[in-house]
Amino acid sequence: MDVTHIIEGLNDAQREAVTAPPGSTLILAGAGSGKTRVLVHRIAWLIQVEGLSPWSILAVTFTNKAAREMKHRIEALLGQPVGGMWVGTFHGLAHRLLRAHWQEAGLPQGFQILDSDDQFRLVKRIIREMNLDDSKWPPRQVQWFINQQKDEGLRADHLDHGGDPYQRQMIAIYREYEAACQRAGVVDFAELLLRAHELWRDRPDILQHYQERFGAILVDEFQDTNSIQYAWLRLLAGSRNNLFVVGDDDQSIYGWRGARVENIQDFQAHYPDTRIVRLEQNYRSSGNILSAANAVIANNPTRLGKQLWTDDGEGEPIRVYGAFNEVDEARFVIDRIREAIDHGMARAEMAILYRTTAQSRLFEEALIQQAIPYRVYGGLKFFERAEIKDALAYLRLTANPHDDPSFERAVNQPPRGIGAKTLEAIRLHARDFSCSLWQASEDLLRGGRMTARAGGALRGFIELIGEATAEAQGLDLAEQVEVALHRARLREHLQKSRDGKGQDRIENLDELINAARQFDYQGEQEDLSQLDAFLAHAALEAGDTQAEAYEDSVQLMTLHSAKGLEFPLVFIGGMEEGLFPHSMSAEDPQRLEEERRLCYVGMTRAMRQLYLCHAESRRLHGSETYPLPSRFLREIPAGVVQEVRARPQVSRPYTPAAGSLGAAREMTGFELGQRVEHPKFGAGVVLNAEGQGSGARVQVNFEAVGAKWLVVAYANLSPA
DNA sequence: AACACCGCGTTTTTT
DNA sequence: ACGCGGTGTT
Repeated sequence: MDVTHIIEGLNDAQREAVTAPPGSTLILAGAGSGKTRVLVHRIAWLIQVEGLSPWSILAVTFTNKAAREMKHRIEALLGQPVGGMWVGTFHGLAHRLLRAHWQEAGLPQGFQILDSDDQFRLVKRIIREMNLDDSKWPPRQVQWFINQQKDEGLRADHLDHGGDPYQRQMIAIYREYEAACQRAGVVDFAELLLRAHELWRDRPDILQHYQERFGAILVDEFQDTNSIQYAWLRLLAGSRNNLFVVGDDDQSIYGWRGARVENIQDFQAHYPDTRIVRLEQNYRSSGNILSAANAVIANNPTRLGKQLWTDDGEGEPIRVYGAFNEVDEARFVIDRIREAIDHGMARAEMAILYRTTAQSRLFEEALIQQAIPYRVYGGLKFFERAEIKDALAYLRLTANPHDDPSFERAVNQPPRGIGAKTLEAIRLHARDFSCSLWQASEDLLRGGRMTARAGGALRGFIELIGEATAEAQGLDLAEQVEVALHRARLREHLQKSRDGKGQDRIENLDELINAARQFDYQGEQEDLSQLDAFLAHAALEAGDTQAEAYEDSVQLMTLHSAKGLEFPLVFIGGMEEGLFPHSMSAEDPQRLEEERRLCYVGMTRAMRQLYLCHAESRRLHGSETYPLPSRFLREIPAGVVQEVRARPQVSRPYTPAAGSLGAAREMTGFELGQRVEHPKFGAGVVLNAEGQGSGARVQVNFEAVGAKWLVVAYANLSPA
């Protein structure tokens, strides 16, 4: 077999990774070092050289996008479909496993998946049903608690409150939540992973089957795995030492949602014979960008250690702009974008990155003003839209009427006169008899103790679902969706709404039918009905943020969303203390390290040109703030930076730009932007000046105590 | 069942 | 500041 196509064009490290002998392998893949390439070529190597069957390969990623890309590239390289290979997200693969073994996993055959929003609503309902004050037990926090426990592999029964009343209550809610999910036959995202893990843990026969089947296990973005995901992988690998994991500890930016960098840091301790390969040659960025990124990340003490390098030249210096305020920052960025467009650059080659979503607004306004097309990443996905979720709730009820979250959602949407009192009675009955809301409704109707009006309305709903279920028999998927929409009268309801969005929403419903029509039931899961497969798809792969037609547009996104992407021209806004690193992370060294990794991720997105911006003043939550430039700016070597100013002026890259009022010095003896020292308040930066002679005052932003106005004559300020 | 008002929080996001 | 969610009013 000619295998040159598998290894040709790879550098030494990449080739070492791709052709590594069987056994635990850890690939430390720096940003832009070709990690997906290595994964894809490794799979081809396993099949075409090691002789593994595609059927015995499992490759897991975090996002559907990454899974899709990997599949495509494997198919392109092999020249054949991936066939029996398991390529997917942790959740997707866990789901597949649970569908195949629903009985052994203790689930009903038609179990449904709760997305975060469904989960939130259910948690809220349970808190209320437990007669707890939801201001004292905020559903968000409870939801977070539950997911955190599940991510650690812990069920309510495993938890010990240790006498702490707060813990005790949290655990009690968790327990109720588990019971409610079980009754309704629904699982949340974390539950998919937890159940899949328990299935293997408790059923050695099933585990053994999969251990024998999967000769090779490949993991992408390993630094993002949480405890349960890693435990799941370890079970599957057993003693076969067949984990091939790829990751970058320097790009671990999801610790706040349970990811454990320790998994990659301790991998070698778990698998002592692990072969480690470092991919340090970067094919993306210019030398200056890499020098800057390397220097910043070097400030993190707990790293496995890596140093990116490139064959490429130094390229352009990194440009730092100190804006007067956030409006000036946006103006500056959009001016640069305009210039680049005028020089013939495509808009899609430019990205504006920021720490918090709220920052996008100013950039958007400036882009709109200049009539430059742009696209903001993130936000609601197609299957997360309210009208789509309403429609899906009806479909889910036809698949499984005991799905309580869907019952709650659909029962009065559109309004059909089932009031709060009726619902209260249903919930109470369901609680007393530990049954579903559907069952409770039937019981109450049969009991005949409801008022004619309430009973009629409720009966109407029950019959509606029953009829939709009956009518859908034997129809194809798109027709089933159409039936549900029609019976529920969702379109008519939206038609009546007069908030201007009714028409859009109706179009979305049409799009849903379209999605059902085009839904490609991959035949992977023979035992899954078309409808169940579609519903699972809707939950696990909620679709793109915007289904809009492709247009060459400037890309706006948070630093988090930017991971894995690259752009010739990158702007990072808001490089300020308090914002980036965010004040929420500043005190804790671990979280600060993660902020720094986020900075590293952001910088390494840039291929040719990187602009870093900070503002001397910024409106935040309604009031004016005077943030210091981010410490990350200070960590960049001066040699690769060029400061950009409105009016050229000599200054350190990281000092706030002077307001260009030479007058300040004459008035007060201090320059705007000058670093000063105060005997009591410590170090700070001059922001503003007014008055003259003995009345002269300066505003100084002190690192320790914030901005203060001081009378120069008394303040005893000295230049620092 | 639609609308007004009030109070609160306010980092990051995928599945 | 601003938006959202929750409560109370018509």
